[in-house]
Amino acid sequence: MSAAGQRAEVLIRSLREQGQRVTTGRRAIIEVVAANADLSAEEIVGFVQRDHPEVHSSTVYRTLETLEEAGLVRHLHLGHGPARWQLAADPSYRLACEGCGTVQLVPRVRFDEVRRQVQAEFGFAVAFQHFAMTGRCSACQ
Amino acid sequence: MSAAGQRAEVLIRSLREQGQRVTTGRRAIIEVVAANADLSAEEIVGFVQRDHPEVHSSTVYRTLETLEEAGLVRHLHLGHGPARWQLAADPSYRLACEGCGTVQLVPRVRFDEVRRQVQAEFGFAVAFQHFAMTGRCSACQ
DNA sequence: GCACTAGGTGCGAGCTGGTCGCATCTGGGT
DNA sequence: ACCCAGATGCGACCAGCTCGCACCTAGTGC
Repeated sequence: MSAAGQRAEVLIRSLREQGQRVTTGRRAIIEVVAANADLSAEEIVGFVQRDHPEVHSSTVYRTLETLEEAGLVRHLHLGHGPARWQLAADPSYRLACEGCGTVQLVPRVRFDEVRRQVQAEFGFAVAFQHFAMTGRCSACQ
Repeated sequence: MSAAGQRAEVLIRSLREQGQRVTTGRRAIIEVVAANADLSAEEIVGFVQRDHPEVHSSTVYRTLETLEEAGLVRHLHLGHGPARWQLAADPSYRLACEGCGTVQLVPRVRFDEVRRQVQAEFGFAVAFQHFAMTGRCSACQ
């Protein structure tokens, strides 16, 4: 089984262990998110409906919300436009260029020191996850 | 004249110098933004219509866009919900708590070193202005 | 297996936060 | 005072969700 498939199985098991039902739609949505980072809800609908055309977009929105409450996925904003969905275990932050729209992944651990300093100075546990860090990439500066 | 009034006059002059017309509505919108940081467009509509009930909300949206293109104001996102508007000259970043919604202002200069490091390591000029930095305040941790 | 039922789903209406087309009006140059 | 490009009021429209409701089904108990 692919790495994405294995990640999906872990999430499905965790969902069931939390007392949630595992339906065809939920399984398909989890597989799509596990295999493709930073898709929008509508893009997820598109992928899911290839194999399961009966799954409605409102189900996808509701399932993503359920999975987020279960701590399995997370949404973030890369800029204007729809939210993007990723696995909660995703180990990267996003640098999103406001010029060309490209998104650069950087290891979260690289910002541990910054987070420590902000905590010490302002008493604030900054997360950098819900919103991408925006700015200009080297090509657009 | 108040400090906010003086800031408003500077912006109005700058707008005219850029070849833009200064109308009653634009003047009122600038005065509201200069006097109140981080209002939503609808809140600005409310303030403006107290004195000028004929000013339409679409005018406020269009004027804010014009002022942003002119480099005089900027919108940012503190979380979900509507964008918030501030003067482009605002010298603070926002730490927005995802627990209680409170927003802590911190001097931009405090992040100069982080920005320098991100530039050196990833070639990315990070701005921290379009999106607030989200996380948990000391009370919510 | 089979029935039962709480929880999940399809469907479509509705909502928030804007964006846009168009006829009318007006700031500011002459 | 006149003129007209650019600004405005108004309402229709749009993206990106959110929700109410009737129907359906996963998973439990037998």
